[in-house]
Amino acid sequence: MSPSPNAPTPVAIPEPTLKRLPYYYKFIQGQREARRDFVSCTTLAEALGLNPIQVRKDLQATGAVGRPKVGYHVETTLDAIEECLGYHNTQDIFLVGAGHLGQALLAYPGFAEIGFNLVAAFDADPAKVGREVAGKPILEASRLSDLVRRMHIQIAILAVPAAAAQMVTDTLVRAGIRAIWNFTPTRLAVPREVLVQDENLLASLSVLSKQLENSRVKSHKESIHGKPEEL
Amino acid sequence: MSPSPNAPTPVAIPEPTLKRLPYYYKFIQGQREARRDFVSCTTLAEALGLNPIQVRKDLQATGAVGRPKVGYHVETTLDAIEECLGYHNTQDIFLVGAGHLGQALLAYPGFAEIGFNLVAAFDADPAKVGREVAGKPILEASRLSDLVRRMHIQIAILAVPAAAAQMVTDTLVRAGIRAIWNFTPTRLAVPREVLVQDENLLASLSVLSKQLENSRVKSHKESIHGKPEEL
DNA sequence: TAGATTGTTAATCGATTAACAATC
DNA sequence: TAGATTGTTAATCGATTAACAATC
Repeated sequence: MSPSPNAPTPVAIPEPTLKRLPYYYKFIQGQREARRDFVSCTTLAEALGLNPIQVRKDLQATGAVGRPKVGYHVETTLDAIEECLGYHNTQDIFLVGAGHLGQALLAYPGFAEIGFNLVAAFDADPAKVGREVAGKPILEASRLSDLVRRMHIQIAILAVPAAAAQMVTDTLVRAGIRAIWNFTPTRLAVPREVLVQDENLLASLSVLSKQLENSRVKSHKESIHGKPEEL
Repeated sequence: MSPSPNAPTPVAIPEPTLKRLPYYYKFIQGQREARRDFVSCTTLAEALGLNPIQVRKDLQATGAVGRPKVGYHVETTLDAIEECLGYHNTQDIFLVGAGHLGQALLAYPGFAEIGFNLVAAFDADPAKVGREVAGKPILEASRLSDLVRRMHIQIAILAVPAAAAQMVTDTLVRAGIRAIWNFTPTRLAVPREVLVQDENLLASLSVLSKQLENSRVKSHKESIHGKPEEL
């Protein structure tokens, strides 16, 4: 499954697909526990509220191959998704900022399941430094740069106050970080080769609230004009 | 700005645009503090690492109008975004599940700034019930349904263990909830009229890690073939 | 064999980007 | 006036959906 040195560069999997794969994975795991050997894309689609064709395309992107009339083999498909999402290759990551959210992330047991080892947190607040959360130490912020370098940390979680976001980012970048999972509402300035994944919680909530408002207007209009509900 | 009863239904604003608006808002606020009266889409685009044309389109969607050669008026543009994202109309919301993540959300002061009033949390754990986090009470889960109904709560944050996600969702739906901000890794089954915004943290981290892997392969290939870096 | 299900190729849809006219 | 900047219309791009052939 992993490409040989001379294999053509695998086509990058679209982000929407990547975001759906964990749902397939979870559902197919359930099928395994239920001792089922095969699962069809129709079953998956129905359970997850998706289009069966989309499920097929998504699974195809992982390299999973189905058998007509039978469906996808549970074991090999789980393997394909694991391989695709890198659940196998364990990777050490750092957390910067041990506030409420940071500590919640520190305590979160889910990372290990998908191949991440959250090693330590860093914070500038002396009251927090030296404490542990879920067995993970909170270290002095000044040690961040050196440890990123020495431990070849590639991914950092950024959960500091907005005001400190860019400064901490600059430190991380100078220390050689490759990717930042950004929980601050700041758009970070980084060199091209550094990846940033924004997790702007307030923005997501705003989206939801706006969509709610839209649906209110729409259903109001529909109740006036008697427009039938579509699928 | 808000549509009159007979106005045509405003075109729904695309989700990608909605997610970018908070960044514009924050930056333009900064301009206001710097006593600037106008801001151009070029300035915005540069500061946020976006395409100027995209910024223009996004602002247009909020109803903001710019002046050629001058740019967008800071005050009225901020108003337009506030109006568009509903920062004005305050809304009560509930949190279900007061674990680490839930408590972090309870303590988060940002919701109020964008018009949300996180009133209370609910949890099934008697050890948590009765406590307060940041002045917000944690209430007995059995009271959830009744209070959603009585207080006409429209939006709930779901931060319960995955195993309880669907059950709690069913309760919320029966109580008349209109939208769920879902922090569990479960795809919730809900009636058509109920909105769900998924916040699947593990999925996001997987995406980041996968993109990192891709970029490694790519930059390796480039270093072999000497492909010049593009903008 | 017949029918269910996958895989592939084409059509659609929506968001982004480009080109250019309008205007302060 | 000239030039910078917006607004609009068209082109591109990528993801989703549809149609249909292949196959167990």
